[in-house]
Amino acid sequence: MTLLKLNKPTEGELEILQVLWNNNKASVRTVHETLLKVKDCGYTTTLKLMQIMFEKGLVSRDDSNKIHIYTANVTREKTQKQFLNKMIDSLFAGSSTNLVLQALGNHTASNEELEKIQVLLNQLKQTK
Amino acid sequence: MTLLKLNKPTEGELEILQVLWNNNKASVRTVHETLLKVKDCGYTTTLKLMQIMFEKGLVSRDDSNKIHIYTANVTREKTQKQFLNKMIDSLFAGSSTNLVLQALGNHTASNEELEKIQVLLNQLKQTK
DNA sequence: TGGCATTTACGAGTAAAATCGTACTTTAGC
DNA sequence: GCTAAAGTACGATTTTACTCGTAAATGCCA
Repeated sequence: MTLLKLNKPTEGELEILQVLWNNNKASVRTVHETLLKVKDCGYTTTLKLMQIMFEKGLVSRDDSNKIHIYTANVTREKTQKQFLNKMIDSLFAGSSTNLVLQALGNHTASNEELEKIQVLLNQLKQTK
Repeated sequence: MTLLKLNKPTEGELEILQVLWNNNKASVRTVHETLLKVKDCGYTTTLKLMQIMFEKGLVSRDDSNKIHIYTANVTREKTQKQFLNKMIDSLFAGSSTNLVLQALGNHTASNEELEKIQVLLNQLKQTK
């Protein structure tokens, strides 16, 4: 029986994870420069956050060189799932369909994207 | 030119908003009793939180009687939208389709629900 | 009208997240 | 090997969310 520690990343940690996911791995410098395009904070702030994430086990790092290289310990998909579940629960009365309808309704998707959704929808119908 | 203050409700505020949305309006007592089924905290905690929400403008209240009656100042739909946008932005690389696919894939929906989604999907295809 | 239940007001404490300053460490280039 | 530039470590502070205790206000009803 494994005790599952559900370490939901914070807002700030999510921003860092994004950079790591996109780049596969990255130094603090890289992460910081990337974040600067979006938000405004000092280098040591980013560093500290990443160190905390390391302590939490959210990321790993190779510290065999002067410049430590970080990688995410959680996948984007798993994190998406985690946040989706939370959101469905707390805002959509537990109904994923509600969320899908709302998301579909509010954002315009291209024909190509709509087709992707159609394909998945067909699959789901099949398995019923 | 209106300055739009984007007051994203916190976790705790969301729980309270849910009760207000479901009941249309409610006293602190009602909200608190309802929350007790889910979480455990003192009455004055709920009260304080609702007072803070009032200061933020998240809720209105009728204080003409001893028992103040609160109502939400934001709609469930608008709040859903707000959180969806945030999430799409920070976790789904800006693609609502990604979110829809992930949400569809992870949660089983009934035939009836799938049909609702199909109907909306057809509408969206039409308007292309 | 006086007492008591319930409610509101408010200050203060706690915990977590985020920020930053400063000191120490490493390494590349001279 | 020295030094400067760039990196890491770490403590301290600020901010935000949440929590609660206590006091003041309200209104019911005996």
